[in-house]
Amino acid sequence: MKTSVKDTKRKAILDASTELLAMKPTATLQEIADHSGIGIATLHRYFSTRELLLDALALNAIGLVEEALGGVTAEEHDMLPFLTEVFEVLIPLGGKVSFLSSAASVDENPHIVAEEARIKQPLREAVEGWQARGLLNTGMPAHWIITVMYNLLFVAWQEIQKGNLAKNDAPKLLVNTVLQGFGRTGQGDSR
Amino acid sequence: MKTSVKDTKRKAILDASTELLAMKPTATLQEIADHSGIGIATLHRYFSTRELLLDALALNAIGLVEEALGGVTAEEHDMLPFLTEVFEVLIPLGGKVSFLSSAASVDENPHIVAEEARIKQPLREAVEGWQARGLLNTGMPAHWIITVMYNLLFVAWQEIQKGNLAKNDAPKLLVNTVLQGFGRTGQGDSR
DNA sequence: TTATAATGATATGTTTATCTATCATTTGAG
DNA sequence: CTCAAATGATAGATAAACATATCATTATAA
Repeated sequence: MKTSVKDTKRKAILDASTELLAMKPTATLQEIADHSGIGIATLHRYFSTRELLLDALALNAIGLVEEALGGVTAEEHDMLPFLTEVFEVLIPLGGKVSFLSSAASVDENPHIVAEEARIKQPLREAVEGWQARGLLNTGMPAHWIITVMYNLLFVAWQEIQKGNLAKNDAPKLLVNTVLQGFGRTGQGDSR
Repeated sequence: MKTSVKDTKRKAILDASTELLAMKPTATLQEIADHSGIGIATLHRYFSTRELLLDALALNAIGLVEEALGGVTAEEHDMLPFLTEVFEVLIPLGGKVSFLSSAASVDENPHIVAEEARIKQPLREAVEGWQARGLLNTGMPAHWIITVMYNLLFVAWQEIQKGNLAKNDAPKLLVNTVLQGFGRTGQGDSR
């Protein structure tokens, strides 16, 4: 395996960069180096290009999500507890992943796009299964359901960041929003 | 009033710029000028700075939304038809407004932020009224409800742009998503 | 301790976009 | 038609960020 020392430092740079970019997506390499407590020369030695840094950042974030999802213990056939636990493990990652939504480079790197699709796959299959069993509305495309869930995660992270939402309230709020919407008595028209 | 001739041209530049920036948020002034069919010198004569152009763009978009909302005929007390009509009039504006979500300058200009809040106000009051009458879930903050509705509009616009969603299906899909969520039988936990 | 590798400060080069300035050409009002 | 205003092409100035290179200093392993 690689030199553990360098890997550790590399990871430290990634973490610090992520933290800064979450607040300021346009941060300069100089600012990133400062915030990471290293010289800009060293930053270049670890990531020769801004693009490479951002790619590494994205892959790191995807790895964190994958790891978190791997720790979900609820069984997939129990929709409510499963979904709840998914949101519970993902919400704490907010600050380390949310910058992905504003990183344009992400959409341009096929590898990252593929990885993003790959870690979404389990949730996609789960949603389709729940639809097949009548637990979820079958009148809506699974793709729409996944997309909305994904985006609401980002919205929740933003609101937590802005101080409008308590981190501990977020998972339940998301589950309720996703499963019931805002209506009280089923006024919706699902034709 | 101002010279109508110049105003017309100004508006034409704004429309063309919006169209381009919707697809490529990082477009250069040169690219914007080309796409608008004018020289870059003339572009500078109308908008001396990129920032001023983006601000004018944002205000123009906000104006379009306000105008569209002003044309809503359904009464506010009829939630379902009102909400449906709101989405119906806003969805066609997608391409002219969606770039707002990726324009960082928007969040930094107090005037624009204020205008954005102002045109949201009617919807905010409507939501609070529906909550008070038990038509909407009172267990969720009105701010969350508004924020989610707003973001789902952007999501819908993106999906239409990507070709994953038919423009004509969007309003109904949004209403259903917002009012019922994805659940079929009220599995949600609203404690 | 010594030698090698890593680091940080700094200088320099390169690119890219914004902005300003100029001038010949075109347009449009009177 | 005539003339003033508007336009477009172009050149150059400025600025900001990225990237490379150098070198003295520090840290680390042998």
